[in-house]
Amino acid sequence: MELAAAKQKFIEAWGKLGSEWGINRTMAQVHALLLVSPEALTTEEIMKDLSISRGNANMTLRDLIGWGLVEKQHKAGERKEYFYADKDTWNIARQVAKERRKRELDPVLKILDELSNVQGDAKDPEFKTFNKTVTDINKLAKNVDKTLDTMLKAEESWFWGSIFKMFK
Amino acid sequence: MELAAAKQKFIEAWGKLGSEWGINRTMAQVHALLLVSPEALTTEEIMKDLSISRGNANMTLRDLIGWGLVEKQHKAGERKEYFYADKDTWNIARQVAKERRKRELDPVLKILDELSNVQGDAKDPEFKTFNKTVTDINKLAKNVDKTLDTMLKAEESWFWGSIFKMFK
DNA sequence: TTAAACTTTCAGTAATTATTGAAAGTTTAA
DNA sequence: TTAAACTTTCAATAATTACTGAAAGTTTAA
Repeated sequence: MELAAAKQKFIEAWGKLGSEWGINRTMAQVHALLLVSPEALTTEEIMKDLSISRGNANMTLRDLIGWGLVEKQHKAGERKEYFYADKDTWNIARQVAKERRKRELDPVLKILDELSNVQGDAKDPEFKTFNKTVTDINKLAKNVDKTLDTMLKAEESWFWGSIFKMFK
Repeated sequence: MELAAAKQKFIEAWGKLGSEWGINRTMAQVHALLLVSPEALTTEEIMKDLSISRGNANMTLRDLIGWGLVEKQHKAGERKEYFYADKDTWNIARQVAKERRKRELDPVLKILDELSNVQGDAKDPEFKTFNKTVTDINKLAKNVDKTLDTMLKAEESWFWGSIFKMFK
């Protein structure tokens, strides 16, 4: 397989994976394209490479910047903006975990806390099941939250430090 | 808040979370409904509670069974099928991890392996970046895969056993 | 057998989500 | 200032995904 075809395949695979995880396909593809580009690219180049419109490219790039996965660069003496993706896989994973935690896990935790405190008749099976399920899920979610927090902050901790080395 | 309203809220929250993770909203809601039901429910009851059609209910239930989250039950002397959800949060998490690994991670791993082996000019920055990115992602993905495998199989391992206790 | 009780399928439609492209907005340099 | 070079916005439209409901299929019991 030659490089161009391999790139193509990588972009497709990344796009598919993204869309299976609730990230829009184009966003994942733009990210993939930038990940395999040694140099920062312009909006024009991205539009051309992926055959997408200017509007789409612009919005997608802003989203990627919002996720902390891509940054704008400026070249001396040029008006154009260039876009560059961080290539450190561990940073990427961290950044995604961080954002999803903030955007999705935290709001759910708030609701679960509220629901864990609903009072009811301890004899009623309906109530007992509700209460147990919500409390259990809340507990699990809180632990995931705490763990993510530790992971995201404290690469210096001896414990997580050694876990990380296993993954890098 | 009273029980009925609390249930409603839980179903909504679970549905929203599901849809953010690429699981369809109705499927997550049916699951939520079953999670807070002490008894197994019939298709009729689910249709009524969530105001969905028979076709939708049927397909969704089959999907949930396919994910290993729900099981069919039969009551003596009755023709109707009843549906019951496993309420152990750890089992739920395990089951979801297991299925997503099989359905999404494994196919991507296969492609990444292939792409890691693409040969090229070691002097070409295009090739170097492609190769490094793909190799790094492949490494990370493989480690995630291995870790999941261990977690899923070996709750008996002293190491994961102790990690699990933190979460339960 | 037959028919009642139930489950499954799927073509058509509705709802949601993503994309385009052209117009409006902004910045820079002369 | 002006206008060229560039970025952003957003209403219209396309593409995708989910849902309905009625018809077809299946199982059971008499």
